[in-house]
Amino acid sequence: MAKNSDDRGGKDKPVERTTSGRQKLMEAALELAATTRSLASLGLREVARHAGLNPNTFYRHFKDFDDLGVAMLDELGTELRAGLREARMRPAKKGFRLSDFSNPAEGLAQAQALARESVGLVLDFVMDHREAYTVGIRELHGTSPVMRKAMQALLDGVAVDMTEDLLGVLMLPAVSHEELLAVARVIVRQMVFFSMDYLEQPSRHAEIKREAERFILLLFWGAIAARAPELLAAAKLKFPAI
Amino acid sequence: MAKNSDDRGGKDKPVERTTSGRQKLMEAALELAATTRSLASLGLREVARHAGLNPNTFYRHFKDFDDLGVAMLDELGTELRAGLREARMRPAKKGFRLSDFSNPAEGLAQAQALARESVGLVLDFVMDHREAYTVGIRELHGTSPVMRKAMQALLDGVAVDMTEDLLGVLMLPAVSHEELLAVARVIVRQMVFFSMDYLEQPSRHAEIKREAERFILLLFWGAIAARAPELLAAAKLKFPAI
DNA sequence: TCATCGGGTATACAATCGTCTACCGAAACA
DNA sequence: TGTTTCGGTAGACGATTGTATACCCGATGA
Repeated sequence: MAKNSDDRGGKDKPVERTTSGRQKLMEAALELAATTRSLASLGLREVARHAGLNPNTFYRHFKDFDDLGVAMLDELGTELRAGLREARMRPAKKGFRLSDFSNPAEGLAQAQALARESVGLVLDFVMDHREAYTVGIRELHGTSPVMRKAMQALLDGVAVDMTEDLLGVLMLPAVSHEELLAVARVIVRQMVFFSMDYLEQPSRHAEIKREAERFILLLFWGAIAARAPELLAAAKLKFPAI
Repeated sequence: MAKNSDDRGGKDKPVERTTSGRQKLMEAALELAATTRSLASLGLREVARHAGLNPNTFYRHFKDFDDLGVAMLDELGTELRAGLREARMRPAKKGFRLSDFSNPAEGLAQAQALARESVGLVLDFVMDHREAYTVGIRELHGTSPVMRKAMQALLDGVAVDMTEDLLGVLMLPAVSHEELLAVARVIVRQMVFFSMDYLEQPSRHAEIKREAERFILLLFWGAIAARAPELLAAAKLKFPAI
C-alpha cells in the first residue's frame, strides 16, 4: 500500500456549501449518481470524499444507500408533487373554468390547451431538476426493491394529484373517476419516456412537446369516444395535424 | 492478505455448461445482473468466478462491460424481435384477414381481438425471459450511454415491426403510416411498464392484461376519433367496461 | 515438422473498499 | 458546573478489485 492516509486528495473538488453534513452527503450522492453510476453502486468513501467529509461520517446519518436514497426521495419527491400541483393551479386561476362539455367543441379545445400547459410544465420541471430526475428514473428500474417501490409510489402519487386537479377543471362526459385515474397513471408513466427524450435530445424539444400533447389528447379522445362517440362527431373537432 | 490464491471458492456454483467461454461469461453476467446489480457495476472477477473461469479470460473476449452488454443485446434482441414477429404472424394465418373498416363494428371488434392477442404475446414473452428483460430495462435507463442507445434502438425496432405487421392486418381509416408508428412507439414503451408490473405482481396478472388491452384500444379509438369520428358513432361500439 | 496463435491459467501488485475502534469539540442538558 | 450526546475525524484491518506480465496447450497451417 502506497500511502494509507488516502482520500481527500483528488480531482473532484468537494461541493463545499454551508449546509449540514447530512445535506452535503445527499447532494454529493445525487451529483455522483447522476453523472457516474447507480445509487446502490456508489462507494461510501467516494461520496464522502466528494462531499469533503470523512468516510465514517456517512454512518452517523445513514445505514445504507437505500437509507440515503429514500431520504433523498422524500425531500425531492414532495418538492416535485408540490411544484406540480402549484403549477397546475396557476392556469386554473388564470381563467380556466370547469368545462362540462355542454358545448363539446369548446370543451375539447380547452382540453387541448390544458394538455399543452401540463406538458410544458412537466418538461420544464424535469429540465430544472435533471440530476434528480435522472437518478430517480434509474432507481425506478434499479436493483434496490426499496427504491423501486418508493419511486413507483411517487409516480402513483403524481397520477392521483393529476386526477384530482383534472376533475376540478375538466368534466369529461361519462368518464368515471377510476377511468380517469387509469389514464393519468398511463400518462405519468409515458411522460417518463418523453422526459428522457427531452433531456437527451435538446434539438427536438418542440417536436417532443408536440408528441406528448398528441399522446395525451389521443387518450382523452379515446376515453370520450368509448363512452360518448356522438360528442366527438358533433364537435367537428380540429385535431392537430401530425 | 489472507490467501492470495483467491477466487473459485464460494457459494455461487459455476454455471457449468458445455458452451464456449464467451457464452459462459455472457450467461454468468446475465444471471448476476438480473439478481445482483446493474451490468456496469458488475465486477470482472465476480462474473468470471460465477462462470467458473479465470478472471483474465474476460479480456480475451471483451474490452469492457459495455462490450459484453451489446454482445448480449445483439443475441437476445434479435431473438426478441424474431419471436414477436413470428408469434404475431401466427394469428394472421389463423383466419384474421385485412379489415378496412368498411364495416366499422366488425373492424373495431377485430382490433380488440388483435390487441388482446398482442398483449398476451408480449407478456408471455417477458415471463419466459425475465432475466434478460430485467437487465435490459435496467440498462434502458442505466448509466452507460452505449447500452441506453442500444436499448432505445431495440425498442424502436420493435415498434417498427409492429407497425408493419399491423398494416398487414388492420387498415385504420384515415390514419397515416407515421401516425401509426407514433402510436406503436408509445405502446411499446408503455408495455415496458406493464411488463414490469406483470413480473412483479403475479396475483394481478389478469387485471394487468385488461389494463394493457384497454390502453391500446383507447389509443386506437382516439386515433380513429381524431380522423373519422362518425365511424365510431356509427359503430355503436361496445367498449369493455372498466 | 515446426511456428503461430487463440483461448485459458497463474501470480502478483497497487488501489480502493467497508468497517472497526478510538479520539475530539461543542452543544444540550442536569 | 458537570456530563452526556451528537456530529465529525484519524488510523488501521482484511477483503476485493482491475490489470499487467508471463506461462501453457491444442489446433491450424506452412
